[in-house]
Amino acid sequence: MAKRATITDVAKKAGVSVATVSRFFADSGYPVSKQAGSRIQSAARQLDYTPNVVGRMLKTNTSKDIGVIIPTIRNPFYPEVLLGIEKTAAARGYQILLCNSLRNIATEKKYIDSLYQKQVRGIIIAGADGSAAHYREMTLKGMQLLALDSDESGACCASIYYDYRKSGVIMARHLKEMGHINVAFVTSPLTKQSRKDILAGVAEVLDIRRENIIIDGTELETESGIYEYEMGRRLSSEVLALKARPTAVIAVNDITAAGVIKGLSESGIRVPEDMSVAGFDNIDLSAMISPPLTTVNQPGFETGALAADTLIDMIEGKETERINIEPELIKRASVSRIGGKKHE
Amino acid sequence: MAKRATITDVAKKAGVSVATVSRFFADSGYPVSKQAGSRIQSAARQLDYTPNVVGRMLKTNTSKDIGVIIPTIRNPFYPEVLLGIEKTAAARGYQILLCNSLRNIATEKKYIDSLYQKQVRGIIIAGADGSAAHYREMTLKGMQLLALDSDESGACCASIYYDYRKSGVIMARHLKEMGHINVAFVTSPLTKQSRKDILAGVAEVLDIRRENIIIDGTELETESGIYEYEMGRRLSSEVLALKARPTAVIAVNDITAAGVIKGLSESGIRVPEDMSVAGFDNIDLSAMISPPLTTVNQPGFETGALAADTLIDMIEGKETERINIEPELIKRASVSRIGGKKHE
DNA sequence: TTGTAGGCGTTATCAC
DNA sequence: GTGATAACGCCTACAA
Repeated sequence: MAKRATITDVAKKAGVSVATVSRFFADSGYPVSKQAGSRIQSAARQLDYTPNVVGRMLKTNTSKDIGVIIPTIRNPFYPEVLLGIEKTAAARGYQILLCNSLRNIATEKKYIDSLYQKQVRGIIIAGADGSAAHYREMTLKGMQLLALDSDESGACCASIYYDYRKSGVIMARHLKEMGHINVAFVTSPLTKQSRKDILAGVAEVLDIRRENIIIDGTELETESGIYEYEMGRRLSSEVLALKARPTAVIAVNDITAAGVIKGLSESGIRVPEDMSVAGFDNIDLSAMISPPLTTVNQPGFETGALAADTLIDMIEGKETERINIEPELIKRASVSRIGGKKHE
Repeated sequence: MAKRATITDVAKKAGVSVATVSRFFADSGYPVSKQAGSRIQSAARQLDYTPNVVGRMLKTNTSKDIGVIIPTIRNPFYPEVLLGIEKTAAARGYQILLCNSLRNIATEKKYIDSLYQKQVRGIIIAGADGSAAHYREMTLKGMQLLALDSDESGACCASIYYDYRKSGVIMARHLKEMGHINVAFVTSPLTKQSRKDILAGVAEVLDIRRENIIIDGTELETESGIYEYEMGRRLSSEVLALKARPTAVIAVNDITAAGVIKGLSESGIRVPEDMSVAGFDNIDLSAMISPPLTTVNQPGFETGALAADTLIDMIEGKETERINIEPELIKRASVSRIGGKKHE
């Protein structure tokens, strides 16, 4: 393997100065004569020259990478987000350094520091869970942090907040319309703002009794993607143990809902004939299980795209235009009408 | 935001030369006296100094990033692979630049070139689909390419090949043991070596009639993860249209198998009572559907980990130790015994 | 429109 | 053990 050609080699071969070559390859619009341009181009082609981004980075102190930190790509919501991020990032010339924190604060911190050393100018942190102090410190150092769906983040860095409360409202309204009054809510611990907000939204519309709110005791995001499914399956028995048996269950997300359906059917309860079940997220899985799950679409792709645009605006010092992402009800077969009224 | 402290600032404050500071922060084991060390440390702390990786990269011409190119993270097999890559990469001080090619050759090429400009020394390409010529060209330029599960790759770059043939054999043997003779095989187009190999393995054990091999007409990996599911669902009717109706269906992967199950049950065929269904991959979904899917575990995590280790060995010029990844049968409820013989 | 030259932050090669 | 100093590849005043 031959040594890589540098800007100097090209300049020599093309009979111009390095400055001219540099100007030619930077898109800065700096004038370079047609002649010089074409000679540079042919020289570059012959030498198989490509600009060395590292040299440029060192000089201009500007990186075209952005960091993306998520809990785990195993959570089927994040692939969507990531694809959205990547699409708009690519369109604006940026590339993604992916980091799975596994909800480990130390790991997250290490990643942030490492990105900082790499001169990365901005990071999207999804499901942020790190210390606000560290975020603030990095912001002070000039890093742009953008939190997706985080509780504390508001205090210490920019954030895109998806309106989970509204999602809850939408779902609850639908269940109410379908005749459900006595509804249970099944969730992992309310440690994330998103979960609290979904519940709050639901409770705005439906009168959820305290004992109908069933919260799991543990949370281990490191575990396999199947964890929340198993949780839902397990908690379904608590639903059935309720004195006044609910006619419907709202789970905090689709995976949990899938587990609830499984658990119920193992107990001989048919969904949706005997009990309705609904979730949130609209992941691919939701359409594949039986019965297909009624859910609220949290558009991961759009959220990711918006996040990337916002972050890059922040990095480049542009004004960010605020776009709203609207939750949308996806009606499928896991919720049935009860109470006879069929006015639709 | 104050300007970042540099090695010079630290040297000045600590009263030593930049060379000493550099030696202190490089882990090269170059001797630095205790005294100097502690003074450097305290100076660095006061100035909040962290080495600038870009400067180092420029000088040493060595990047600690590796590229990972996959078709799409939406395919639920890749999150596992990625997590495996990340774990061992992180352990060896490397970070991941993620690229989703969406099976677009132009996109893939663009990503490779961009990684090259960034001085990335190695790339893991999963589900490689690009042109062998381009791979070879990049290899010549000194890039380390490692293909995961690719057809042409062998010719032009290193590759880790997972033994799909063996997976096919294992599954076919299981079905045979369970009494299935007349088996159908449902697959997306045989454009990937992995698919061909699975079929070959199956055919080694089971006598699959030509008309029992049902191949989909189209392939669009850009589409949502639900695509292969819909395909399986659709193709299930072709299975049912077979003159000699098979007792079991082997699908090329779990998502397709899930679709087949759905399609069959929509046609009133119960799985596994009326017909057995099996797949490959053992993704999370497989345990969540009804009935849970019998499948072969293709350990994505381990594959990713191995790939990262191998690639980094290649980059660092070390000898790679070859580890075998063994497929493993996962028996669940979607395959039932037929023919009465119950000798187990 | 082009060229010269200094510097971005680091490491490596010498001397000492 | 330590210290000057010359690179690494590129950009950008400034001068022409």
